[in-house]
Amino acid sequence: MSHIELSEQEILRRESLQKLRDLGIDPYPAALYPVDAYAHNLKQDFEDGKEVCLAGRMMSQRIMGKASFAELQDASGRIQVYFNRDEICPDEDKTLYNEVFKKLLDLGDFIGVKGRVFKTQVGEISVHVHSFTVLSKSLRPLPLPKTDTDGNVHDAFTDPELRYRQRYVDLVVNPHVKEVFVKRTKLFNAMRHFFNEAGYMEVETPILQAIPGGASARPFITHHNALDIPLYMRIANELYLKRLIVGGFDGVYEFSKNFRNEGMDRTHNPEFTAMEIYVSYKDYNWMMDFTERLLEHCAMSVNGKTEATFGEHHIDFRAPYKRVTMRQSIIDFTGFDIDGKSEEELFAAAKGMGIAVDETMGKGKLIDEIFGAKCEGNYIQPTFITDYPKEMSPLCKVHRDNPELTERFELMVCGKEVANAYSELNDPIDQRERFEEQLRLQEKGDDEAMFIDQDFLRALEYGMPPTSGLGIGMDRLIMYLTNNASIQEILFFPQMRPETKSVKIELNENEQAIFAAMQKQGESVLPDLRAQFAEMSNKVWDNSVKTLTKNNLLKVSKENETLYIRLV
RNA sequence: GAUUCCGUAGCUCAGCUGGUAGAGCAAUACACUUUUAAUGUAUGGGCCCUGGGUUCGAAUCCCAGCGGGAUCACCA
Repeated sequence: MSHIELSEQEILRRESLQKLRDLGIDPYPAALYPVDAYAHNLKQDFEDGKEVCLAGRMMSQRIMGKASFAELQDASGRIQVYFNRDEICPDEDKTLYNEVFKKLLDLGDFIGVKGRVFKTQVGEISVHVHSFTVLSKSLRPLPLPKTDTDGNVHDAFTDPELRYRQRYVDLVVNPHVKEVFVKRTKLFNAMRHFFNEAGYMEVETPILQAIPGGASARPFITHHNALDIPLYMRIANELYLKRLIVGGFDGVYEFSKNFRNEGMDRTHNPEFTAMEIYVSYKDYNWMMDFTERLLEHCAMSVNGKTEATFGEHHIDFRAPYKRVTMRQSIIDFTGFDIDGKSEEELFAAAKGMGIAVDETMGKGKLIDEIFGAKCEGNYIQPTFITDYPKEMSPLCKVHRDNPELTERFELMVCGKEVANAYSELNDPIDQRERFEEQLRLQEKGDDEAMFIDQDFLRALEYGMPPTSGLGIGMDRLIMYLTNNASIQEILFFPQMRPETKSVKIELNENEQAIFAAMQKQGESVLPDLRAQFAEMSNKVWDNSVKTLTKNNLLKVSKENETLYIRLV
């Protein structure tokens, strides 16, 4: 089972590993290697004759007898290194060059080199190697895309399944993949910087929650043994951040890994990252100003410009963004005015627009459906949609001018929501009623309605200052900023079905029993093993053992007239 | 969940209306002291995703399963 059949190339690499050891070379040395240079910098600032020490993976080898070129890839990029036999081996013994460098090193091995920077006749900046050190042997061949002189990539490592399952290989071999993740980190840093400059505090709140609040979604459930209670992986951190505002912090934010037990597709992963920030004494109008300045700043930090390309769309994150009320948006795209309409009227209108509706939908849900179907997709440039129906926003303050609406906005980019913000509801009595309304919706059949968090209500009863909160879908934002249509491209390790690599062999009861016994013993004399299964007939025994040996699980061998059986 | 496409060497891919598996790169061996998709010559490498079926014969046709992609639905 643990035995994996090795390919020819893997066997050869293991042999090279042993030969290195036989030559007294440790293929996995412990000592630090005194790197003082990086490929990118050496090429950027060429200094002829400079002595350098660098390390990385050997990604190509061009051997020409007594001289060779190789390419070294470190974290910053690639640089060519030049090996000369008589310089690597000044004495009679040419083993280090002829054997170690030419034969025992494979592509993908980590080596360190010390040498002098120079330019070849063809003008390639290279390092003339005086000495090299094996730093780590690679036992599996990497896929090796090659770029020709015209910049065309050949044999690119493109299979999405392999790329996501073995992201480490993807990163080694596809430099553009690395760039995406560098940008992702730049985005996080830019946001942190922006918030910290504004004087707000980064905090951490529970990921394991007794009540999964703050959003409507199906949670992952787990169990705490010592307390013997169910716990949920958080679907949002909103209610905890508000508790901190109650506690007297002025502004708090958190990059929150959230978990939702729902479908996966091009834009949804079961775990994803949201950023939430809450600032006291502000309202959603202030938050719109803050958000557009924030995103302009982030786009600049990530891409060096406010414009971004996403598929066929060209978007510009330069502030300010257009602001449209939801009512106006629906008028714009359908001609229908939702203002003052009854549930029946909205139902009929939605149905008339060809939207699938059912009786469980309340007013708010109907409006949301209309907006989702007819309006949302039209907002390519960043646009604030404001003033959502009350029913859809149970944590949001009622609109100061209209009791049917809330002070909420969503930021739409490329027809999708990127951010969501409120003037936060801080009236504890209203909040309790909203939660109870959610319960009624749940009973009516809306499986998205929220749980009631009594402790959160208690906190509000102590008093929360007027506060505005903002949530940003970080994954979606980075997709826009790096022009990736798939969330799997911007997560290091997107969720995949587990690999079921081991070939499943159906064993019957007897075969399983014998195999289990062998797994414990590892090796046995055949008659001894037979004796342990005395209840089996000879025929059953014989068939079982043959099945196991045929499937390469066990092996029988004869040594000095004794039959041994062992695990393969 | 539905539809659809795909699964062949380490990687990228050919393989026709069924007849015992092919290329390039990578690997191995030899040659080669400034090359760069290095070059030249030679060689090795395959559970053709898994399991069933049809057939004298299946990588190829049929069915089922597993894994992945795309689109749609659901879902923030």
